[in-house]
Amino acid sequence: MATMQRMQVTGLELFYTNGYFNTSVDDILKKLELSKGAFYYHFESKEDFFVQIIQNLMAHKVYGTLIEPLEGHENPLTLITNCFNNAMETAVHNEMDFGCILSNFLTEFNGKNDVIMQHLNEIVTVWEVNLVTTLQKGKFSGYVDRHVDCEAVAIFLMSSYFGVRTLMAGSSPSAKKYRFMNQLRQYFKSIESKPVTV
Amino acid sequence: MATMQRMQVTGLELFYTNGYFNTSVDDILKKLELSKGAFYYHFESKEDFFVQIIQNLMAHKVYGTLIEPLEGHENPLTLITNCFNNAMETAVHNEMDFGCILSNFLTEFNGKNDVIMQHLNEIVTVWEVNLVTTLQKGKFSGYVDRHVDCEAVAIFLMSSYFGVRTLMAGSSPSAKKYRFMNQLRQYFKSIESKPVTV
DNA sequence: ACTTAAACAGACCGCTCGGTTGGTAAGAAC
DNA sequence: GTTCTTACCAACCGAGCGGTCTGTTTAAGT
Repeated sequence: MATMQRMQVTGLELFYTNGYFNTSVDDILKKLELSKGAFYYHFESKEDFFVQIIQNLMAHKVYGTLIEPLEGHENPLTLITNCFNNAMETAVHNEMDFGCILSNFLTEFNGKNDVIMQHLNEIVTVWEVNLVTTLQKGKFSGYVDRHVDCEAVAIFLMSSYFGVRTLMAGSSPSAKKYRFMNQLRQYFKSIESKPVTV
Repeated sequence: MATMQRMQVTGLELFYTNGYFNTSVDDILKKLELSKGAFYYHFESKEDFFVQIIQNLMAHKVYGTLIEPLEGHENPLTLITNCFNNAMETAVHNEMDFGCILSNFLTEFNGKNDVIMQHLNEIVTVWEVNLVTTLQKGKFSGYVDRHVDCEAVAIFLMSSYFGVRTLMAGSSPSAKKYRFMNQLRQYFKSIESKPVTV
């Protein structure tokens, strides 16, 4: 039980930093000081191993970082702003950050492994649905303009977040974070509820 | 000469669809019906091969798709809108599209190969500089609001484009393109030059 | 006619990969 | 006390990897 957990945590760590195809099962086992036998006792294959990592670790991580912070009755645009800000702040301070886990693996597996892609896309969909719901609540409570296309906003938000995490992995992440957040606020101003009269 | 070119074209094609680490030199040679001897006659190593692909093919592709369309004296926000629209339209119609070439490889090589990352980042920088310049010209010609931070807008645009290309590689790309473009226009409305008086 | 070098072909090498197999120490079941 | 299961070890396998090396063909130079 504890061994299985350790394998998954270390596995995600190495897959994330080195890539799935560039990380061998032996690499993971070497770091854990375990043998091949231990690995194939707990998991059917490398692919099965990764699918379980997606379901157990990645899903929780995405939920805790990007979905759960959206709960609450405040202005959803504020919630999303704070959520993105926090998510990016941990990325800035983390030396070993190579972009967004989800978007990295989406890129790596696209067109290469349909099974894994399906599991990854499931997480994306959950995020999308929660964003849309949050934005629609914002319409009812009068924070978001009624004419706004919530699904379009969600796509735009997910896109920009995925993209900035890719860019931030390069040089001067904190500067990029700062500029990105400013423009995000600018964008939000354009979709927030307008005063009734001018 | 012709062989070198063919190798690079086919190489980029396979690297793009299968990933660099997941594509062997033999895979490329098999498709071209060439031998190992031919490859290592023209290139020093697999890495050298890819660096040349970046400089010869990818740089041109990015330039033609994302930079050259920005030239002209029209409204830069219109130019960028059309540029993104065209770039994404070819992606929609291309069955074999797996996101933005540049952002895919940025993700794949991040933290894994500094030499290649440097060459990729060079292209990103060129794009960024051209976006900033275009936006600043827009300020002078009165299309873009004077208070806008052009570098921040450039980061935001690059982020959102990279991200949406990642998302589009998943399901229903044309729907996502449509929604993204609408929100991009919405965002542009918020940074365009405001009328002098209300 | 002879030399030279460009442009390949293809066998080969050391290494690593995902995965398999046979074995074993420790504890629970009966 | 023996039997069975759990949780693991370590040797091993065939395939594939990047890269090397030794030809062989062909066309141009002299």
